[in-house]
Amino acid sequence: MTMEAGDSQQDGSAADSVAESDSANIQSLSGQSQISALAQVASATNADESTESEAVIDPQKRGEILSRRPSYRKILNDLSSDAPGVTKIEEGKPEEDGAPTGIPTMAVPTSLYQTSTGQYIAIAQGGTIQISNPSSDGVQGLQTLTMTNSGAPQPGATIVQYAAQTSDGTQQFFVPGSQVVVQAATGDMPTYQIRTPTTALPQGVVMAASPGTLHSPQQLAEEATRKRELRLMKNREAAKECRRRKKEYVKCLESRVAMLEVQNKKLIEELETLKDICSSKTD
DNA sequence: GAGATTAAACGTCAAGAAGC
DNA sequence: GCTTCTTGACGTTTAATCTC
Repeated sequence: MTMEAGDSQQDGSAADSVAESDSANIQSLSGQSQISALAQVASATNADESTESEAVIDPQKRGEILSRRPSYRKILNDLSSDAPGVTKIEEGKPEEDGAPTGIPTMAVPTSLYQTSTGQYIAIAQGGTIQISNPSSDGVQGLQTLTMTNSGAPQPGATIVQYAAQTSDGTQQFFVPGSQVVVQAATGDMPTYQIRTPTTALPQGVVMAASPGTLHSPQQLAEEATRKRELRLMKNREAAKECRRRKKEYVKCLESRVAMLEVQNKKLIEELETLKDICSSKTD
């Protein structure tokens, strides 16, 4: 993907026009152009940095223009160092305090397994088990269980043994340490418990070996699928986070626009006052 | 009320940036 | 050089609003 020249780099005259417009006009702009317009205001003090966006023939210059701009976080943090009024985008900061908590402590899973019902079980370092339900929203469907009594990790023993359904209507996921994660089958909200299995593996058990021990084509395919699902899950969360940052970025730019407009108004008034004083003196 | 329109949010892909 | 992160682009879904 290459970003269009007009998206990332605008000329100074455009910044002028934005500065003259009111915030309603800015809000009427759509999507990327809105951000671009706001970004022009944000960089209005450095308006000389991009004055040629049209008819760029020099390949090197064109390449520079087409290159991706820094991330929202970086832009805003740079901005915040210049302008005290601009708030920084913090790492992993939720949009607001009351915002959905999203994924609680979304640790990078070391092993990801899929059950026959489509759920994903991610075992992260430290014994955290995350169970996500793809049928619902990725955030809401993700649950975390922490094994408090799993003891010392067993080297190379990351094996999940999955029983499709037990006689008492629950699902069991067998995890290292001779324990099982039991999912209750009733109710809208599934509940999970860590239990010590009372019986041997029930019939219909599917065993998923840990990565690194896969050899057969089928296992390789499963591993590829697993990796893909993990990548998609990560990217899903990354996209959400990116959108959150983008919204925050736009908000900050909008407040900066408002601030600069007030400042501009004051300066114009001041100029008019000085003009009046000068003209009255000359008369 | 039914269909059209619009905006927002989402998931995915792809490509560049950044980190190692 | 490889992996991971970041983000624009695109298509889809959903809810709200408008028009008839």
